[in-house]
Amino acid sequence: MAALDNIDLKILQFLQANALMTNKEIAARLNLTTTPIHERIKRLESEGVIEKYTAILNKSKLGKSLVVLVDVTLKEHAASFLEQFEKDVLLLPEVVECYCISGGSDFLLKVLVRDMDEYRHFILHKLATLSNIGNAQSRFVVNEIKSQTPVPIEVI
Amino acid sequence: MAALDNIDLKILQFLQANALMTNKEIAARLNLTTTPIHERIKRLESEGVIEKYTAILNKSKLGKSLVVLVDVTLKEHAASFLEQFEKDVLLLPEVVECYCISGGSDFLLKVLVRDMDEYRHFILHKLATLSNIGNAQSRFVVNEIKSQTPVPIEVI
DNA sequence: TTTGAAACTGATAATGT
DNA sequence: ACATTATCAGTTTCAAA
Repeated sequence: MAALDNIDLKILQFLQANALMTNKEIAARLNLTTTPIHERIKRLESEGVIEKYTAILNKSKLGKSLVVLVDVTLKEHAASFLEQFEKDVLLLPEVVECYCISGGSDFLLKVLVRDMDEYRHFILHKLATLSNIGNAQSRFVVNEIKSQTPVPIEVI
Repeated sequence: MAALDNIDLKILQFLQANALMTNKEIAARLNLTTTPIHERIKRLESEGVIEKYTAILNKSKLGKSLVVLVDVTLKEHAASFLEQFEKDVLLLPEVVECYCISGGSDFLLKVLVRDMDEYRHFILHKLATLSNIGNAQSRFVVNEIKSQTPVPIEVI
């Protein structure tokens, strides 16, 4: 992969701030024409620097107002158990982020739900039913100072 | 704000999966013409359901391979101290997510840096220099199972 | 690698059902 | 609230510097 120069980095900044910014406007801001912008963006896409373009949605306007961080500890730690948990958790739409971490617990989950009722249902009927769950400690998000994560959408 | 119907929700799903999907393709998938798609998207934007469109970038290809979750406890908890910390942390580009939480600590930070050297510098010369920091406990991300967060880009 | 221009495609607005 | 049509703006491609 070719190293990224400053023009690439600025293009990435612009597209991260607004994925719909036109090649024309990017070109104008960088004192170039649209062709090099277009070619660089295509290159950044094909090299995987740009993974995708997404719409950032408002959680609460989609009825998902409760964010909970869950520290999960497994009972068994053999590789196969870790992998099974990772597979299982990927299938839960409420889990919008999941990290395998060092330290006290094994995983940190970011869970997005409508309200406390839905969270109770998630814990009792979804998370706790996974095999190999040892301990799950919930911490509720009081205020989101910085964050931009996808929102799960269930079409009825 | 008008309630969202299933067509709205599907449009949101499509745009979350790919912000560059054309009105034409969305229309085809929903058996409609481009006009209602266009009008609905404009409405969703103006109502703030769609907050922005962004490019998802590959962290490691941008030289940010180390993700650390930091539990921060403050010394003083009066409202003014909390607000000051929130203001301060917004100015740190390494902090890509920040939550005020219930439970053991006061804040959880997601920090994105190049490597351990850069992390040491962040802790010693940036986080620890903020006033009112009581305790900061780091947990390193071993594996990211799910996540899509913006990457800070510094143009040289 | 970039420019400039030409061909193509999608976004947008007006009109009608 | 949606379909059709017409116009406009952006993307995309290519010859040439």
